[in-house]
Amino acid sequence: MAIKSMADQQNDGAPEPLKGAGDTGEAHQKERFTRRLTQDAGPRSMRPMRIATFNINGVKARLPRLQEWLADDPADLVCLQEIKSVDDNFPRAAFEDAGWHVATHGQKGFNGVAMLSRRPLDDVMTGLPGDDTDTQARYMEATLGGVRVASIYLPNGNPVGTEKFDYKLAWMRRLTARAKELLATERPVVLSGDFNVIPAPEDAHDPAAWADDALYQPESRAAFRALVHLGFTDAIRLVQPHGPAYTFWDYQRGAWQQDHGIRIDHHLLSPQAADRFVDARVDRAPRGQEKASDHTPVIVTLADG
DNA sequence: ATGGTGGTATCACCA
Repeated sequence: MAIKSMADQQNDGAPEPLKGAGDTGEAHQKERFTRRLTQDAGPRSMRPMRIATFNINGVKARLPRLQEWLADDPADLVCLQEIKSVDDNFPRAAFEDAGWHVATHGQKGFNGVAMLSRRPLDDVMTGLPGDDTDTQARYMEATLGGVRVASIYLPNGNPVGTEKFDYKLAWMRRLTARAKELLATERPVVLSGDFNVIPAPEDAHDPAAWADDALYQPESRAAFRALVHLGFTDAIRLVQPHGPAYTFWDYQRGAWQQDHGIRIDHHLLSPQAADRFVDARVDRAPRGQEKASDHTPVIVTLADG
């Protein structure tokens, strides 16, 4: 299917029934989606699939806000990063009681990824292949409705010039190798997560302020481009080709209040996933709440296969 | 010039 027709792009607002991703107004998006859900009374597998990525910066600290957000039915699959919990301490029951299937890949204290799904997850794989000595919990994959999805917490890499930056770049090479394998399946693949990379100057309020940061190093950005150029599509840029679409605001210096953000949380779509693209958006609401994570969710919607 | 986590300080580490 076409990603976005010219007619949609030139449509100045009048909502048409069951249109694609043309109108970007929030009210129109909600109305359109509600219409799809209520009128498309087919089996669940025939409905659009919404995938969210959300670095929650500690699942226990964020639990009440996360539960409220989930209660609004924001997505069918939620990829979490920085759960900062071992698997046994993950508040699994809090989600399962609300109807979510839970898969986790945690470690003590730091890092950790998880997936919450409305439907059972198939073929869960934990850990990024390519280095058996790497014990950091930053990667998992699962299949949902024929789509292979990864929840990614790419290393931060600061400070530059240390083994931490070397680890980041080596991890990105391993991710790229895994991504090649996934592309070779020629199935829909979505790489979702906190990539800890600011892809371009327009992805930071003040790029100069990030000049010495691992998230904005030429090597980091080049490695991200090399990954994307394997054949992936940066989902949010299908809806908004240019300009700020921040997903992270530092806790310090009133960054949120002044919208001094960066865009580091991404959904990368394989060609087969991009063919199903319907919509992508940043949900800024969670970042404005009390006890918020420093990240906010990004949600991509794919049509049924 | 903030916040989460963990271990057990007058804090270290990660982001």
